[in-house]
Amino acid sequence: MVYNPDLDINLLRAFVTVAERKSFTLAAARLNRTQSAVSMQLRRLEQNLGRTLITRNRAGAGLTDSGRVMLEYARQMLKLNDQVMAEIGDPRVKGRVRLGIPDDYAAYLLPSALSGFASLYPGISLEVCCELSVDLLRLLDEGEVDLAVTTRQPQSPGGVVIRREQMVWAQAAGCGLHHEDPLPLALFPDGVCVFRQSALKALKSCGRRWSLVCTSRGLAGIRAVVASAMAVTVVTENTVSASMQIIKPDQGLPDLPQVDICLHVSPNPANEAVSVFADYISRSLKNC
Amino acid sequence: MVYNPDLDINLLRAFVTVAERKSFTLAAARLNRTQSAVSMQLRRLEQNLGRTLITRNRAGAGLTDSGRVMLEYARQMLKLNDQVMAEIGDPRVKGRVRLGIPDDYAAYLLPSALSGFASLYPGISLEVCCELSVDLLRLLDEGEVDLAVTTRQPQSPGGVVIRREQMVWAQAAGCGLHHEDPLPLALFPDGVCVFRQSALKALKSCGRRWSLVCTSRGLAGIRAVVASAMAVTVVTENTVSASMQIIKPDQGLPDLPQVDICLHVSPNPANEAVSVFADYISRSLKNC
DNA sequence: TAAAAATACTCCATAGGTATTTTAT
DNA sequence: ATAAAATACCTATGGAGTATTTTTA
Repeated sequence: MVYNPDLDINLLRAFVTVAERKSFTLAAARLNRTQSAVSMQLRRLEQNLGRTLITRNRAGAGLTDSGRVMLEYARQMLKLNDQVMAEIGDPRVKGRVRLGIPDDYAAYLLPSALSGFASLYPGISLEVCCELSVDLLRLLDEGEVDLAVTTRQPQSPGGVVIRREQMVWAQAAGCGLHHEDPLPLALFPDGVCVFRQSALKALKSCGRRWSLVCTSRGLAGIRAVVASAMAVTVVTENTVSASMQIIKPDQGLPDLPQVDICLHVSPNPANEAVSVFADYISRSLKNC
Repeated sequence: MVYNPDLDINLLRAFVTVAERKSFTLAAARLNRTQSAVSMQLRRLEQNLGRTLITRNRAGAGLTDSGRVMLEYARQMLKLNDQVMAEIGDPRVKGRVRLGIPDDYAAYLLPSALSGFASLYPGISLEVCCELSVDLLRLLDEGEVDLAVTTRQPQSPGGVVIRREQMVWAQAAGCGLHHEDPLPLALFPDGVCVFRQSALKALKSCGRRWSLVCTSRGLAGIRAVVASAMAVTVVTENTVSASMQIIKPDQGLPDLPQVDICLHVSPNPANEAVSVFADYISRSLKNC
């Protein structure tokens, strides 16, 4: 590698992120890169400096003496970079993006998926619309949203799978509702909801009786009822909140399938921002 | 081009250099790049920002409003970059380079050729040894210097031509020595000096008589004698100093050939620094 | 042994050089 | 007309992703 007296701001950003998160893998998620790419970026930075900056060990990535010095400088340089970009940089991509996403996904996917997006694309304003998957597809059709994140709907095969998750049974921590008969359920309302469908199908296949204690169009309602130890529900692993716990497969409830999470993009996007966002979120959701 | 929120320090350096020199071509020489490369670098920077930074017109490169803002930030960022590289950057290439070069070339070539070299390669220390070309080749042979910049010596065909210059007659400003007969000359000493050889050969071919007023192994001696209006001399165009002026071809003196300036590199270089320097100086001398 | 980082390998984007054209005075 | 900057074209470098291996608590 040829010696280069000029640091690469992009590598400095990777370095700072790794230093802050103390992990290459977490940094990669934040940077919307693969772990491999971040590993190579740090190697490039270190090789060009001729110094090790990061100590690698299982406990987490730490800083060497040179690393601590570099961290200070890197932060200053990034600050200047970001200031001047904000001051005179013309956001190349401008526009509004209306994202439709079920509120259960929104709750756990959006924070990490969108971290960094706003500063990367200051010219894009984002509007989020939370509805059930089946309604979102209609809204997309009607041009009310530009993109929709949905569960795979058997009757609407469009979209690309950007993530696959395991459905699980869950209830309030420390209660034994899964033994009750009929099984008390809190589910999303009737219609085409894969969680509801999968849950009822699984119970039927093993002859288990059930009763619907609560239906809610929003996750908050379900959570409230589950937290009150009134019912069991079906969600993805990641939707399980602190007030719930997963009912393990060996506890007598039938196995549940995986659920495909799809991204649907409007066939006639309003502007470039839509495709930029689509690209960003699909990479982002693949990682974490 | 994909929008990139991270500036490129290398492009900022090009921008600052262009802004300071008010010329792409001069900046290119300073940066050891071609004019074309600098032009493209500035375009990349501007395209990524979405703003014009430099106003192009014949009078020179000026700054736009955005350019003035950017110049401030860029200087700060370069300063941080260079500070941290000096503080923790390990100079990849280390060592001593002994350069042999005739003192007339040293006087006008080294300042521009080496500007920027020291900061680019802080680990390389440079020693300059000024001798006549013919002696330098001997020193190179004996391992006393690592590189030699020489005029092409007919009997020593080694080295690569890195520059070709026109020899000219010169005398003190405002005097008419070129009409004198015999022509009074100040030249480098006898032996294998292409200036001396070329001058005498040219005079012989047109039957012009001459007398040797001064010989000096150093340019300073020649200059002193020429400045005193005692003699005419033969140098390259660029060696003509303020106290001298070129005697134009139409003023009766015979035409002189061009002179090839060669770079000889030791066949067994002491370290990597030698080849790095060789590469640097040959690019550098090609431009200006 | 399991999670994290490094590596092998491939593909594609792009930066720089040479040669040429365009532009502005 | 001329000097400077921009452009066309080509090549080589190298960065990112995927898949795999190595490392180390």
